[in-house]
Formats: sequence, C-alpha cells, structure tokens
Amino acid sequence: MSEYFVGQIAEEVGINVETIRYYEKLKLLPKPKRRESRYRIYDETDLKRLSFIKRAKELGFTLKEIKELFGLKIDSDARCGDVKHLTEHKLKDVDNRISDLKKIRHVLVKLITQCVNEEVSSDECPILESIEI
Amino acid sequence: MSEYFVGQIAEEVGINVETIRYYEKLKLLPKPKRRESRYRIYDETDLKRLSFIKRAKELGFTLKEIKELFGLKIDSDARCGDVKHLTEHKLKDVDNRISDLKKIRHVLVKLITQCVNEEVSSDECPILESIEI
DNA sequence: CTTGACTCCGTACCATACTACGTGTATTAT
DNA sequence: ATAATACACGTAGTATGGTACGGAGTCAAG
Repeated sequence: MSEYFVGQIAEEVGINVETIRYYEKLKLLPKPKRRESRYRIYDETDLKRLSFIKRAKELGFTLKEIKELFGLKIDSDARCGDVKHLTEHKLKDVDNRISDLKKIRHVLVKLITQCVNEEVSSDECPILESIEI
Repeated sequence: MSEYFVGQIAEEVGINVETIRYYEKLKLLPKPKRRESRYRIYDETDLKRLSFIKRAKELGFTLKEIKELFGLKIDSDARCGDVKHLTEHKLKDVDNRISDLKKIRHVLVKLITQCVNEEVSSDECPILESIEI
C-alpha cells in the first residue's frame, strides 16, 4: 500500500496542500498518521476521499453536505433506520439533480442539432426553456 | 403578460431582492424596463431566467458558467460553428456530471437496500466507492 | 393626505472555501 | 555536509456570492 506526504497526494489529486490541511481542520479528512518528524502520512483511502470531495464539490455539494455523505454508513453507533431515512433524502436530492441536468442536456443537444441543420437564427435564449420550476 | 416589481418577482422565485440587483450588476439579467419612478419592471422571461440561475447554481454551475450558458444561442452575431463548438463542450461537461451523479446514486440505493436486508454493518465509508477518478 | 410598505442607490459587511505568508524544522539531492 | 526543497503551524488575506443598512423618493389604502 503506497504512502504519500501531503505534497505528493496534493499533486496526485490536483488540489492545494493548504486545502488538505483545511479539510482536515473541518474534519472532512481523518487525522492522518504522522512520522516522528510530524509529517502527515496519507494512503489510498485518503486519495479516494480527496477525489470524491473534489468531484462532489464540482457537482454542487457543499463541504457540509459532503461531510454528511461520508457519514452515511451503517456502523456500530448509527441505527439502520436513521441511516436509511437520511440516505433516502439524499437520494431524492440526487435524482432531482440528475433530472434537471438532463433537461439542460436536452436543450444543448437541440441547439447543436439546429446548428447542423442550419436552421433559422434566433435572438431568443434557448437555455431558458430547459428548466421550468 | 404579467409584470412584476422587484419584490414580487423575488418572492415568486424565492430569492432576495438584493440578489436580483446583484445579478443585474453582473449582467446575468438584462437591464429591466423602468417606471417613471425608476422602479424596475420584470416579466415572465425574467422569471424563467431567475429560476434557471437559481437551479443551475444548485447544480454546481458558477455564475460565470451560467452567463456562458445564456450566451449559447444562434443569433445574428454568433457564427453557428462557434456556438456548436462551445455547446458541445458544455454537453460533455453536463454528461460527465450526470454520469458521476449516477455513480453516487447507485451507492445510495445500495446503502438503502443493505438497511432493508439488515445486512452486516461496517465502519467503512461506502460513498468512497462511488467515484473513482 | 397621511402612513406604512416598497423601491432606489451606494457602500459596507458576511459566509464559504480556499490561498498565501512567515518562521522554524525535516528531508533530500549533490 | 550543505543547500534546495518540503512540511508544520498559526494567522491573515482573497474570491465568490451574496446580504444588510441607511437615507431619500414612490405607491396605495384608508
């Protein structure tokens, strides 16, 4: 199992060293093992965790929400019913996001097709039709 | 066609009045018509636009990206090829977002199923398995 | 025709999520 | 062995996206 210093894992994931320390402070990352020199030691699990944080952020989750996602597991302390309830809530949220992204996707595809067919130009903004609330 | 003052449209969409002025400053909203009193007048198109901004933000688009999405249209100034290129780029991005959200979705569903079946508990964090970069 | 709610604008402040800086210690390449 | 990097830590600064404030003008119900 490979080990990393903070700079190496930062490089690997493509985020800043300072950001990793920041996530640790927010408890998005567990306290890492240390060398005697106090240097932090990371492993593959930390790498996965950081990659997840990075992408989830891009997908519109806040750091607080990401922390909640990490908490979704059936462990000795969490009752199954609680986890299930929370998870179902998250699932509904994710489904809504996917649904709305598909609406945006549909309009983008339509726009590309219009270009190909060299249809009439328009000063209207087609993206506005994508999401009706 | 119904018209709104800023407070009414803000109420309708569920955002702050100040935020609307802020979006106007950033040119996410066109300059609205005014009464002689200088009061801003909005219509249904503005309402759609604001709803879109609100949701797109929740889906992880920055205000800058949202502005770009609004710009995706075939008008008298934009050459079709340019728009097509840009739009294809956005489409790829949206597809990736949908794909990764589906991975997260899959893990959430699995977690709920585990609960139902009262399977073994674990101290592992299952969400970590959802996105492999 | 007044009173309360709404709007105007500029400016200042706020929360989230970083990012940089400085000082000191550790590691590593030559 | 020594110089260039890298890391530790605390603190301060930045960017984005709002949110609040205050004084003046506007609207509209009684």
